[in-house]
Amino acid sequence: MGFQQNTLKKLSEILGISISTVSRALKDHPDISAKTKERVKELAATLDYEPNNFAVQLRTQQSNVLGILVPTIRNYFYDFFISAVEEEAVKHGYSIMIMQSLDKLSLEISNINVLRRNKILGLFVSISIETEDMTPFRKLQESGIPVVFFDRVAEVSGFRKVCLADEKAAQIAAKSIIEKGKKNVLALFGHPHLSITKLRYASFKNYFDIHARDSKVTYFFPEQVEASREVCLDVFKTEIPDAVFCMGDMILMGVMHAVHEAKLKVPEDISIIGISNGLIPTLYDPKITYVETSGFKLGKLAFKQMYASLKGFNEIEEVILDSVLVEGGSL
Amino acid sequence: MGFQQNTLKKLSEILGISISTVSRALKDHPDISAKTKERVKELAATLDYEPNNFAVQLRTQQSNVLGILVPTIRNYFYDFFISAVEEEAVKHGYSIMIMQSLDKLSLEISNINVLRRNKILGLFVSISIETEDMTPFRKLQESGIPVVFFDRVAEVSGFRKVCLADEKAAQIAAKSIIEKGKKNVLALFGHPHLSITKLRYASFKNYFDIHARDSKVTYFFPEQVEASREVCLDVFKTEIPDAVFCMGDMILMGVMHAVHEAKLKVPEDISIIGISNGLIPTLYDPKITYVETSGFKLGKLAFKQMYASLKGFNEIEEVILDSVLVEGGSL
DNA sequence: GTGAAAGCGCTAACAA
DNA sequence: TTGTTAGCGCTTTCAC
Repeated sequence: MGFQQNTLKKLSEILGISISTVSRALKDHPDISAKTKERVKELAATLDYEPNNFAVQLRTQQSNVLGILVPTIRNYFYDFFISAVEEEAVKHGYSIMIMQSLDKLSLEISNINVLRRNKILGLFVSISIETEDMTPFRKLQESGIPVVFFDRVAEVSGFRKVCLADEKAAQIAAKSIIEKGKKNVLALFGHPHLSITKLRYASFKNYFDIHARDSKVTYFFPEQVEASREVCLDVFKTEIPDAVFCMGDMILMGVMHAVHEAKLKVPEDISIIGISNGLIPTLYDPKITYVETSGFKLGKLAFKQMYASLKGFNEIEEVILDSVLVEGGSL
Repeated sequence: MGFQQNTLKKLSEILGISISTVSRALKDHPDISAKTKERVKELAATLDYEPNNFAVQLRTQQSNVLGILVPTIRNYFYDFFISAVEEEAVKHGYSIMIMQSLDKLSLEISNINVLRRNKILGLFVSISIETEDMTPFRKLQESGIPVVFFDRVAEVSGFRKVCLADEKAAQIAAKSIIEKGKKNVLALFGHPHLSITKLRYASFKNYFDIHARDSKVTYFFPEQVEASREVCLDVFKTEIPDAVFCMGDMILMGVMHAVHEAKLKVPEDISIIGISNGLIPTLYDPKITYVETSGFKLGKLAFKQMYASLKGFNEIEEVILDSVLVEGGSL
């Protein structure tokens, strides 16, 4: 509407001093006298003066925006991650711009361009399922925009990464299953293309190969809730495994549907263990035992990395966040 | 790093033509000859030219960013809302900036300022629990930034709103309970300060008052999971109600914990019905019957409102989205 | 301690 | 069809 933004020029005219003096006064420049500063600040306050960010940014060639690029925000893990980053960002005076790739490469790339055009200071990214070429990210880095990968990280070196201890998480699960004496295990993982799946699968399998050669472990890679349910029901037709390992929440949900449909009691008839951010496992009764992978903690860690990079004192390439077993009653 | 942004000036120097010609060619201005356009575009492509948004924005005095301000993004309802808005926004060439108030008034206000400083084109907002004064939003509107309220909306007029049919949702739930012949009902609502609670409570109560005077309905207002669980367990000590109504997912989760702890079978011993966005109710067995309130659909609707406002042809103040009963097996 | 002036990269009115 | 020019609002160097 008729609303007009106040500018330095306007203030300077009212006060009868120059624009540059006003600018300096507002920034507490040492050259400016206390009296002038006071006058300027008072007027600025009463007029609700707000600097025009575009002009500042054009002049200084940098924004205060950090980008986050995730497959989807409809996911507790990313939610928590984003929350954590945002919390820290606000503390340090940065803003956050969030974009979703929806696991599509084309969207990921166009989002990167949007972020670049918005002159983000730095980028947090968890790559899409389809991503293989790291060139766009390398380009960002080369143009001075630090990139911090998290969760689903680039498999090549030369990038900063914060990861969950994925091998460790899967190992902890494997160890727990073995310790409980479960010999016949159904292990369900996610999309086999993702490095997170590869890591978890490899270390889970490896742990069993070394510590429980006599166990029977069956592996499947269903991607979502429905696929997991179907895999389970299919397996149950032949035999009921002692324990089911679920790599993620979606898989767990599918498994639990199957377990109920097959009228199996947990943990009497069948044991369940998962890897999760924490909400879903607590919804069941008994609560599901799971290895915790905290998006929140990861977010805090990622921000630390980013901040260090922005300030130019980051030497560390990869940080790994440990996992913990949270006992429910399902194992 | 040494990376330098290409500018119109650079392109113009290389091509030996003026800056404005380059600018116009890139925008397919009708004045420019096809041949020049081609030359310019080709060079722009090979040099990876990207317009400097700050300059564009400073010049045009507007960004292409839409703001979203929600209490928290750690919530399926808002998640879906944001996803929907983002989907539409990307289609129309807008970006999204998301901020959380964490239900604190102070944060809400400082976020509004951040958004304003970033010259957002428009704002979607679901207000915090503490918000009572609508002045900041009114100011935004007055400075030409359309505000679309959703979910938790301003109770005063003069603002655009998209709401769920909250009365309707609660009515549908009440009706279903009555039709199933449940006479002893425990009804749990959220924070009594919120308009969404008030609406749902009033219409639920009203429906019972009119259509089932002989029913006994007990009301409580627990805010989160744990409080709901405790309220339930407390009630169960005295008597087991025929049915429990849960205004939201958090409440439902608490109730289900209590139900399990009390070893009650659903729906034989006790019926459950909720209002939900859809994920949580499907996790239980049997699935919980719920009245669906879709954040996704609401987001689409909100964007439509925003788009109309931006284009200057929005006459409608309030839009209400209908609710549907999704039958599980819990009632 | 303060002011004048240049210029960040872009758009658009006006000139040619 | 293309070029010239004047700014958008700010920061900062240099001059006084």
